Amino acid sequence: MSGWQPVRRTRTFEEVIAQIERRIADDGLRVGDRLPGERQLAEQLRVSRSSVREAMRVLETLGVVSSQVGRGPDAGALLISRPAEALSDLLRLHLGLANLSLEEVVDARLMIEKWSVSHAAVHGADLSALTAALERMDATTTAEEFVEHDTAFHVAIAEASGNRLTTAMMLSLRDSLRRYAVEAVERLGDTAGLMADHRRIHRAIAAGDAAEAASAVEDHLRRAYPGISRPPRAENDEGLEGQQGRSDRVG
Amino acid sequence: MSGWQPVRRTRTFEEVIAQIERRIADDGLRVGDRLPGERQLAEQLRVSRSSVREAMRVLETLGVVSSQVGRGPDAGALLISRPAEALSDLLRLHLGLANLSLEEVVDARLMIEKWSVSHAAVHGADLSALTAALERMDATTTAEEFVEHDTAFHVAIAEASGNRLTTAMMLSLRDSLRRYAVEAVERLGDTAGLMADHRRIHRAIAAGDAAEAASAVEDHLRRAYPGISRPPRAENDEGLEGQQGRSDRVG
DNA sequence: ACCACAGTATGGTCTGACCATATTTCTCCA
DNA sequence: TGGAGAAATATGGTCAGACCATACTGTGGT
Repeated sequence: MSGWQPVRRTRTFEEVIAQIERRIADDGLRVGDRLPGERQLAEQLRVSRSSVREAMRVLETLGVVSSQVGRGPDAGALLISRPAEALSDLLRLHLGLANLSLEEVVDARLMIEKWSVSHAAVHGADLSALTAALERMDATTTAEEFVEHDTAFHVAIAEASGNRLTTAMMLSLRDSLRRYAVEAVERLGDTAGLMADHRRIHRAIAAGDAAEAASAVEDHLRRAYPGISRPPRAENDEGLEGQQGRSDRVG
Repeated sequence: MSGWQPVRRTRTFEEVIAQIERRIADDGLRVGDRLPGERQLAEQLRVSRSSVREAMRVLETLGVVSSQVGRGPDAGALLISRPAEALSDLLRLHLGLANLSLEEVVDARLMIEKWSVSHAAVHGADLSALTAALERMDATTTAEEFVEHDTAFHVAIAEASGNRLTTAMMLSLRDSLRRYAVEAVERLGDTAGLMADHRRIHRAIAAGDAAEAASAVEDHLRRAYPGISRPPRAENDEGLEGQQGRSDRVG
């Protein structure tokens, strides 16, 4: 009943994207491969160069294509994979539109960070990047500098989890929160507490203690953003299991 | 030292985006507000309409603008906020480029789902959407249909967490995994196990038992994607804390 | 009051041109 | 013969101007 679909107007550049995507799948294109030039692509697809260019802008925005001018083997459209930059742009714009709150972003960061730190602790990751970032943080004087190496520390944790997607999310979240991170450091006045948290996190990962690492991260975030994160644990475990059954009616 | 920076060539459409972004911040533009028409914007910024259009394609890709043709109050560029669609495109393309593995995506989904379900359990969320999705799943016959309502169930959990960012992530992850979800259902042959998991999740949320809900979700995902998810818990808690100290040297 | 039709502003597309850049190829001189 | 400089060329970046389909707006006639 009522199988009406809104008429889907497909614009030319969307068709171009679809065909490029199909080529990626069918021809097994990989990062590092190249796409035909804009003029050649326009001629082959029988569309204008403008439409091809709009398609390229979209693919570039999504972090899968990079364009180089000039001539030679290095010129033209190159297939890349930089999801983090695209995610950063996305978060920054939606934060600016006030359609995502700082609390939501910080909560998401806490989620990813706890997950990363747990995995890093279990996987026995390489901690040299963490140690290096800690040393650099000790040597900083301004809040901006501190935040820079602080970001490196937390991103290194994400990388230690071995998951490129969550790492990209972590990178972009940090990028979006950079402003607030600097403010947080300036508000705290001194970084002793934050550094103590960092060493506790580092210690827990080295010890392979996932639970302690997660707990340390949570305390750390709560210190940096007081009043933002809500504790997700249940205080009451009295089971009032009510309406779970009765799934026999059909809508 | 060596403070050489690669020359940053800024293209016209990037400048257009920057100015639009600045206007959003300065003028406090919100979702629902409108941007000037392409021609007017081009004239005001002293650039060609093509450059304005490329900027609009980028903003559209990032889910912050929607363009309507025609005339009247509903025509032109409208400020929106649809991060989920942008995230879906992003994940789909990077999965296609094989620069993100299925394992990474499934792991990320497990992370978000456990987080969502824990929060939903604690917040005492509205469970009517979950119940409705369960009933509809019971009435399905094909794997595609089942996955559709299964997605609704899991997205409803994400919405119950009250975080729009993690909900957007959940939506886009599900969207990217739709193909594999259908395959998983067909591989299992029957949906009894999955439905039992669903009811267990529903029950745990209703009871406010975050730990049980998280555990149920993990078992559920492991059933659907066997061999993908790695358990993040540490089997051994013997503290072999070795190299955590010695952070006195500066690089 | 209502309806049909012309007017008009919108985004979508195309064409063709020119520019800046970077490589490749050619040419000419030492 | 070798090499340096000049010319050719292919790339993306930008622009101007045109035309189309669409969808509202206003106007005039019934």
